[in-house]
Amino acid sequence: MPNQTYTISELASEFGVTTRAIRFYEEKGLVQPLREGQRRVYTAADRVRIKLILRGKRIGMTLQESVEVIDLYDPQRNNTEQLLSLINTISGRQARLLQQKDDIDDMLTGLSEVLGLCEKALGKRQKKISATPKK
Amino acid sequence: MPNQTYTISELASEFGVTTRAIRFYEEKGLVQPLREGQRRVYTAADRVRIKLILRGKRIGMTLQESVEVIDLYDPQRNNTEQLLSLINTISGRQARLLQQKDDIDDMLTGLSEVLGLCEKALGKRQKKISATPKK
DNA sequence: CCTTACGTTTACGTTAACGTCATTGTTTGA
DNA sequence: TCAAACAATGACGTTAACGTAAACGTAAGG
Repeated sequence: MPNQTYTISELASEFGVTTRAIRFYEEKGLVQPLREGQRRVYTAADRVRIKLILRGKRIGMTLQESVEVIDLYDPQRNNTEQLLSLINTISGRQARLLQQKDDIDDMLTGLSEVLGLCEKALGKRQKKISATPKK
Repeated sequence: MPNQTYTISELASEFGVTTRAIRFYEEKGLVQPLREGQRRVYTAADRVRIKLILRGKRIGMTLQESVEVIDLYDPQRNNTEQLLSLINTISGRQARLLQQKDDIDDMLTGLSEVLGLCEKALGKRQKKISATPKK
């Protein structure tokens, strides 16, 4: 059954956000759920959009930026000029993402080093105690 | 000469931020430059802190989070409990960073696919024109 | 029938991270 | 010497992304 739908609180709890946040996304035009009377009804496509928006958030993108990236996926482009512009947009975005990966790798390296020092310090202490206390 | 210092505008232009932003970081206690009379004088260490703060920003961290991560580097921990707590903090942060890397990789994959489609579409057009316009 | 749970709209509040003046030094090169 | 450039302080303004509260509708179950 590919026609599954979701209530707002289902999506909220699935993604660990509040219903307020999801309604806010609608206010900003990021999603347009159907209605069943007053109630909002979210399709699988809506759910994916929200998921992508939250993915963007995790890496520090604004809601608008997330939408821009999402919109890159649908092929509303025709002429050459638009295609070239799209390619530029994508290339720029890719460059930023690669920079972010570098930043993350640097930070991970640093944290690993600190972690190593911690364990070394703990190791010495373990030796002094000379036995691991059970439970 | 390892004792180089910097003015606020030097750092601002080096990092592509405003002097206001750097003063704001000071307001928030993120850096504490020396003074030469009224003028702020930044040491190499200050410069590094700012650099790390901006690195954090690029991957979506708040200023406070960046400071927390930076503070993980200096070894102000002594007893076992603190070390264990520090290890937990670091592990949690590492997990988040790895999640971010996954998010970025997913997005990069998607963008590459779109890029492929673009070039394919352009390729067809090139064939119609049957020649690449020079310059 | 009444409570409980879930949903809606409206509207004001909040936090982070600066932007944007306005005003007032200080220094320096023509 | 004096305008131009750089710096400092103070204060109010702004934007994003929701939080929070009030007031109301509706549907199910005991």
